[in-house]
Amino acid sequence: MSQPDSTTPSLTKNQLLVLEALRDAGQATGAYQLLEVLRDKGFKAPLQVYRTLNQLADRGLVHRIESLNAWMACCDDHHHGTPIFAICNDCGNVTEYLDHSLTETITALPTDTGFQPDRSIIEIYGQCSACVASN
Amino acid sequence: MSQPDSTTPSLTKNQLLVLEALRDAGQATGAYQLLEVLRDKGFKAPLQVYRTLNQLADRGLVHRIESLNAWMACCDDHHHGTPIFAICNDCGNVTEYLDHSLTETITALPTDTGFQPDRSIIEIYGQCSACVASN
DNA sequence: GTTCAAAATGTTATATTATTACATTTACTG
DNA sequence: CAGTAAATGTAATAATATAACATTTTGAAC
Repeated sequence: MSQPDSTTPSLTKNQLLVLEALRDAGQATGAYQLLEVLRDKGFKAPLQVYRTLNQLADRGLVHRIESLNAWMACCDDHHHGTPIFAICNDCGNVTEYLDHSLTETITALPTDTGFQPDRSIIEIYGQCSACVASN
Repeated sequence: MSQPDSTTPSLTKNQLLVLEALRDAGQATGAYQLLEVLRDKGFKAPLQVYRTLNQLADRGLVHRIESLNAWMACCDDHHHGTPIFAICNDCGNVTEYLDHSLTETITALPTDTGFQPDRSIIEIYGQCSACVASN
């Protein structure tokens, strides 16, 4: 079990289950929603989900969307930079972007004041192209 | 009551109380913390606080810090742009910045994909200058 | 392979944050 | 001053997250 694999080495059973559930969802998903999905696989308590999500987030395999209290599989399998999320006001769809130069611009800002940035949270609300089109 | 005032016209009694409590706190503060402070003034239930915070946020007088589940008085009395928060990992201090050009850069990003940005959330974690100094 | 320590897991209970529902009062408009 | 929208009061409950503690699994060192 937990066979090493080029993209996600040595994930535990629970980690694989949660990651798969999130990828299947294909969208930002709440911890309790994941719990419901994973009951079939033997999950019984919220903490099982939260613990595993935090482990996966530490590895950069999933991200927490702070403003939604939800979680999403990373678009990029193995990324530790700052993800940027675009969230549609109408359909709720969340899209992850990775933009290195923007990340640098943002974290550079408070540096002027002596603040040493570490990680940042960027969540942009608006209307996705599909919802703009269907107006 | 609720006398018009050049900076904060026609705030209701509850709005004035919550805004004052937040300004007194001088920091990001949770809704239930505010409730405790405001019990003296007659507040009895969480909803009184949440409702008022949302009213004030609609006016741009307070901001919600998503990653902290907390609220802060706006640094600028009457601003509707995108606030940027720098949050210290060590002391918890939160500082608000307003940077118009950065806001434009950020919201411009997903536009390439047809996404129409509306508002955005930017929260930067790191070490504040005071905590860097006292290392 | 046995021992040890670290990490992961299972489980119950509980803490924290936020909203629904509905009755009442206040404030503004015509 | 009647009518309506906004704000308020209050109780109950929903949704999200963690503490505490026992047990098991994993991986490295010997």
